[in-house]
Amino acid sequence: MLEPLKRKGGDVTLPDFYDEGTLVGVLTTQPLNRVLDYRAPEGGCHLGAFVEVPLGPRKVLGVVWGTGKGDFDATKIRAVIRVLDVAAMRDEMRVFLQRAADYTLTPLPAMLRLATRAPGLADPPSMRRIYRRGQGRPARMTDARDRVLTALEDHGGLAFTLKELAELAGVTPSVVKGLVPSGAVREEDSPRDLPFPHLDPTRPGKALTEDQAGASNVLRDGLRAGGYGTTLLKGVTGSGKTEVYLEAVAECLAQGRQALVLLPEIALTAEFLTRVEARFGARPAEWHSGATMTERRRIWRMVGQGRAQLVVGARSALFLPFRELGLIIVDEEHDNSYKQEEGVLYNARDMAVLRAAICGARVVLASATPSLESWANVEAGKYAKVELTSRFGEAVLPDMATIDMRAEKMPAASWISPSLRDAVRARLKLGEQAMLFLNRRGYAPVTLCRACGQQVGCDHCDARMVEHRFLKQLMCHQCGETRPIPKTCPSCGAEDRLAPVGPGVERLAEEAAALFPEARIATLSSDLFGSARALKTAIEEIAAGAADIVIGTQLVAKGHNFPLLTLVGVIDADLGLQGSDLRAAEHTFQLMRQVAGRAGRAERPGIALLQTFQPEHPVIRAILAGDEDGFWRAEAQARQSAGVPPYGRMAGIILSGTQMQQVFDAGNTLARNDGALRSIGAQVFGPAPAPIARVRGRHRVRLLVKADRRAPLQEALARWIAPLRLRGDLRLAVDIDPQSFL
DNA sequence: CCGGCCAAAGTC
DNA sequence: ACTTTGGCCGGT
Repeated sequence: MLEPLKRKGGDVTLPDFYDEGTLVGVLTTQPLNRVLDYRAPEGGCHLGAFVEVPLGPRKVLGVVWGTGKGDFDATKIRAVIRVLDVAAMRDEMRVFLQRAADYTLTPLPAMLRLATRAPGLADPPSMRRIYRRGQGRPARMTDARDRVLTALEDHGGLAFTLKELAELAGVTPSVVKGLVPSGAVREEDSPRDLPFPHLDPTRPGKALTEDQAGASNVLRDGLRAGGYGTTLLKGVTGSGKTEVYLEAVAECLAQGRQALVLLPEIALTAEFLTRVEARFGARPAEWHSGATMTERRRIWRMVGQGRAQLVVGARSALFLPFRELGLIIVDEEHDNSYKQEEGVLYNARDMAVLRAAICGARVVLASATPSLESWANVEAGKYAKVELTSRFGEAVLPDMATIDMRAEKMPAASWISPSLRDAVRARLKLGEQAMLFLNRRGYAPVTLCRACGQQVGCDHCDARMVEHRFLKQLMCHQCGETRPIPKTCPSCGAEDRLAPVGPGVERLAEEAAALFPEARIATLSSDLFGSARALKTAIEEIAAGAADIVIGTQLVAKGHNFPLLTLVGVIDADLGLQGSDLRAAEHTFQLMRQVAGRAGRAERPGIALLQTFQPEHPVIRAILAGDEDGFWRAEAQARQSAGVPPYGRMAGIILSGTQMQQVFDAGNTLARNDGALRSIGAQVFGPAPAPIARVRGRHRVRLLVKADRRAPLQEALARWIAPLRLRGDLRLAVDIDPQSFL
């Protein structure tokens, strides 16, 4: 356990300092689950300093975590090698990592690794050579030399690297170098990691509607009041949530504090960044998996120095070393991708609230379709709520209707019903766009052998291979394994008897092309685009009218604005309704509402048509009726009586290994020795094959633990799993608040 | 009785 | 994580 914070609020006092030779405790990123004692280096070190320490024969990265315990053989204690030239970790970050580790039952070093995910932290801040226009002219002028000087003058005063400038002027680097002796071009050294351009919160924002202004004032008041607080910002698609929370960002920046906007998908940042630039006059720091190593290091360092005011990023941006974090926005807070499902298992939405509570920041959870957890927290009075009701401008929510598939005459291997077909035709005639939504990538989800009836499965996972005709291969959506589409059945060897079964977006596109030969069809699926940039370009072209029919998977459901779109056809509204997953109904509800929200965002009204075999299903009815509170209340009651999240707590234990028997044996051992769990009144279910029973050749078994909301679950879990000896390649992962609990 | 290989232990 | 140590098998 960590000592309570000694320094709260804004008073700037120097952190604790350790003189040379005194004992310090250092937490390394190595998986040793404890803090090791070292002697402070020459010149001493501060609490929280990033250091390099010797560990066995190696040098490793660590953080000065506190005073040394002194319980280790004094003769074996070694000295810190050096203090790294980066801002020391703040108290609140240490507390955050510790609390997050305790909550998720993750070893602290793994948590520290999340917080140091930038390359070259140990390197000194490096310099690079840059070139700018100097005084004078070279004695001998050539055409190439002239191009260099012209390029520099055209970009008035700006400096470039050698490569940039050579490319800009269309010359070889030696031409640039040749201009240096005469002084016509100046050669300088400048720090490689440049601060981010200043964002100006005083620039006027977009004109807000009365509704938006009211909501943004509530958020601004919260920031002015200071201290921690979480607000759910709820607003239907198109109601202008982004404009509203950007006002909160403006208030935060005006206070001289930093802000973080978390987004679920990379694809979203592109459009979003343009809006930020319009509001604040410059682009924010952009943290995502596609960022280059250089960019990551720059962001990490600049955030730590307070020279990046705003970071827009994916969930891992939560672990950046902010100096003065005042606001965290979690956009589309209900989104599943906030849950990290590999390595350290955490939910970025929940961790955002934790981090904010520790450093006294505000949180805004934005969504058109909040998660049941957030809804319940509002009901319980833990979160405030601001609601945007009217949609921006003239647009209205789309009409929604079901197409009862039991009454439709469907030709074999087709998925667009006659009713939907006619609706699409009517839109095409008016020159408007239609979207067909199907949450399945690839061509066909199942490849079946007509001779033996076997489905083609993945060799390493318990999953089916999905045909991707565009890529000309079969792909496992679990492990990413691909193989060419076989001619003969892998099970019985029959030739040319393999048949695709069921639709994916690619097959849907094929059907649409046959039904609407005159229409321009665009398919938006993540695997058809090489990069987020290519996808963004495609989305922009479509929004400008480059396609008549848009076919897409779930990524089109997120945040993009298509002004010409007036019809959304949901091919299979039942996907996600079946199964016993308690969250399926919630997910379906959120997804359908989001997709429906695509239609009619501009001045034209839209309609959403849901193809379903069960139009009486409560979820489908709630979507149609727009009776959201009714849906939530019914769902909340069902969960309350079942004692499941958010009214009870759950944890998953996932055991994995190459030997199935060994994995099950370990699971059974755990299940049998459940004294620690029973002592807090928790129950254990399983072991059972995990939802994904085999991944990358490893068998996975899951146990589920259900406990009362107030029970000390983590502490009991820790006591429960501690005696288990993991032999061989057996692994154990604890998943607190699992996303699915089938 | 020694080397090879895998599992276990230690890293301050 | 990664490296060193230790135990147990086989051939010598």
